[in-house]
Order: sequence, then structure tokens, then C-alpha cells
Amino acid sequence: MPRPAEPTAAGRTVVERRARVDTQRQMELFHSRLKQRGLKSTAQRDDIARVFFEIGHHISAEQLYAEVKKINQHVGYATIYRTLRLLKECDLVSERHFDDDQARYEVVGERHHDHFICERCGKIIEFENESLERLQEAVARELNVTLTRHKMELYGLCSECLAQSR
Amino acid sequence: MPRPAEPTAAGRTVVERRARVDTQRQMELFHSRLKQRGLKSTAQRDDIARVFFEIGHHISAEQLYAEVKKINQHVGYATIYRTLRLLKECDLVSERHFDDDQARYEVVGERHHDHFICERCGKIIEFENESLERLQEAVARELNVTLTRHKMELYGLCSECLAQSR
DNA sequence: TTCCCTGCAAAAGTTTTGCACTACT
DNA sequence: AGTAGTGCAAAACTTTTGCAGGGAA
Repeated sequence: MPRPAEPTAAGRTVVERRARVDTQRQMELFHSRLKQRGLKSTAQRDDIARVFFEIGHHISAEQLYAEVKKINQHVGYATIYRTLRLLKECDLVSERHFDDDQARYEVVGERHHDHFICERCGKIIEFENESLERLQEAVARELNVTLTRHKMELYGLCSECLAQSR
Repeated sequence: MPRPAEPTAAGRTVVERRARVDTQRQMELFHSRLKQRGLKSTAQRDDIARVFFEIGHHISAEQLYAEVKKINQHVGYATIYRTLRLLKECDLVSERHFDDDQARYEVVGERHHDHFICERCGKIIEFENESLERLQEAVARELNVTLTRHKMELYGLCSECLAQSR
């Protein structure tokens, strides 16, 4: 069981545990939302969606394509992108742009979280911090805007890379 | 003189005033840093840099190209990108990736700030919030990582678009 | 005079689209 | 059967690079 990080006066930061995604449930949601919109379920869409939900977060289209290829030779890049767009429209996937050029995708629907990205090894740590969420809302009120979403990204060196570099 | 937004218990949010960039000073810095590195000052580099510093924040390469074209027909896209890279290497410009696909550039060297982006009109509001900065540092400590940089982006509707939509 | 810099065009990398064919429902 | 979905290849778009000619130091 992973331990939450130490709390501080600033709020508690919780590192998210992996394997939160219930693939089966996500697939059912996908199918029902396709049906709602009069769209079809196909072998390719299912393969792509299942692989995506199983692998989970922060995958690029390129990686997803490679993984799907392993179980289904017949899938083209276009279908990967079209299915990712479909998943976004079904509110099951969101698209992120970290500092590299290609988009990364992650499962939607769990609690909001933010990201730390290690600039050396590329590791991505997801975390939640309640104070941060509240503070973002407070800032939005002060700016007199309404928020639909927000994101925070921290960049630096993770503990392993830090240890390794001295 | 622009007024700071209302303070809250969460900290004071200050909307940044525009026209902070002293073009002349930035140009001098550019020239001296070129000289330091044994590189040349050229008409194209000067034109691109000057236009960039005058227009300021959040410009894309495409926009910059269009603006520079107005005062110098002879500039190619390649030189725009090469000069932007050079300005980054001289620590005068930083590159940002908001949610669209093309990179945007901004002047470096002022205090750290974050961004609100209006999803309807595309307006970008820069702001500073000291509590947010402290909180990000606290999170980094809890995650046991060191931070080199961080960014926060808020997305939503600005007050004007909000008023207009009801 | 030297070699850095530039423009052009072509290449590279990611994402989208047109089209003929396939396959859900 | 009818219509949406797919694969392939080509296009679109942003950014980078090769190369031959031009210009700053």
C-alpha cells in the first residue's frame, strides 16, 4: 500500500495509486455512449479503447498505436486518432499537452489531479492537493472568471534522478 | 494604473500590467549575449527580436512571422524559428504550449506568473499569486522532488464572455 | 577573408482527410 | 440493405534541416 506523502500546513498531498481504472466499467460506458449517439461498436474501437483503459494514463497516440498493433494487426493510425477523438467526445478521455510536441491522453472521470514531470527520466507523478484546488478557485474569483478546468504541472527532478546526479 | 484584484485569505492575486517590457534594454541584452557567444548581430535577428519584444507575450511563430513580414519582406520562416531558438538560448524568451498545437513565446526575466485562458475569446490573463507559489513549493517538498519550474493554467470564461453568454 | 547567417525548398513529425471498400445493425 | 467505419495514402500543419549564396566582423 503506497503511503501518502507528509502533510504540511499547506495541505495534504496525496500521490495517486495506480490501476484505478475499471476497464470493464469504462467499456460499458463507451458502448452505451456510442449507442446513445447512434454510433456503432466495432472490433477496432473496442480493441483501441480496451488497450487504452488497461494501459491508462499519459499514453501518446504513437504508443497506443504500437500496443494495439500487438493484438490487432489491422488497425491504422487514422483509426487510433478517430477513436481517441470519439472517446474525448464521450467524455471518457482527455487530451493533454505536456512540454513535448505530441499529445498525451488520459482517462477521465476520477478526481482531478495534477502532475509532476521529471525532466530527466520523464517519469510522471500524479498528485492531489486539496488546498491547491481551493486556491485555484479563489484565484478565479479574484480574476472575476469562471473556471471550467485547470491544470498545474511541476517540472524538475524526481528523488531517484536527484540521488543519481550527486 | 491598474488595480490589483481583491485580496482574500488565500493570498493576493495581482493581474499583471501590460507594457512591462523595455524593448531597448532587451535588445541590448540580446546583443551582448550574442557577442559573448561569438555570434553575429544581423538585420533579421534585430527585426525579429524587436518586433517580438514590442508585441510581447503569447505570440506564436506564425503571428510573429506575419508581423515581421510587415517591416521586412526578406525574412523566412526558418529565420523566425532559428531566432526564437537563439532567444531561448539567451534566456530572453520562453516557449509555452497551451492547449492548441502551436507553441507560443513570451519574454523571460520578469517575475513568475501563471495564466488564465478564456476558452471562448482566447484572451490570456497573466496573474501572480504568492500563496500559489508557496503551495507549489510545499507540494514539491512533499513529493520529495526538486522543482526547476512549474506552470499553472486556468481555463474558463472571462467576465466579458460570461456576460455575453446570458 | 572567413565563416556565420539567410532564404528557399525539401524533409520530418504529428494529426487529419478523401476515397473506395468493409462490416455493423 | 443501408449507412457508418476502416485502411491506406495523401494532405495539412508546424517545425527543422541541407545547401548554395550573401553579409557581418
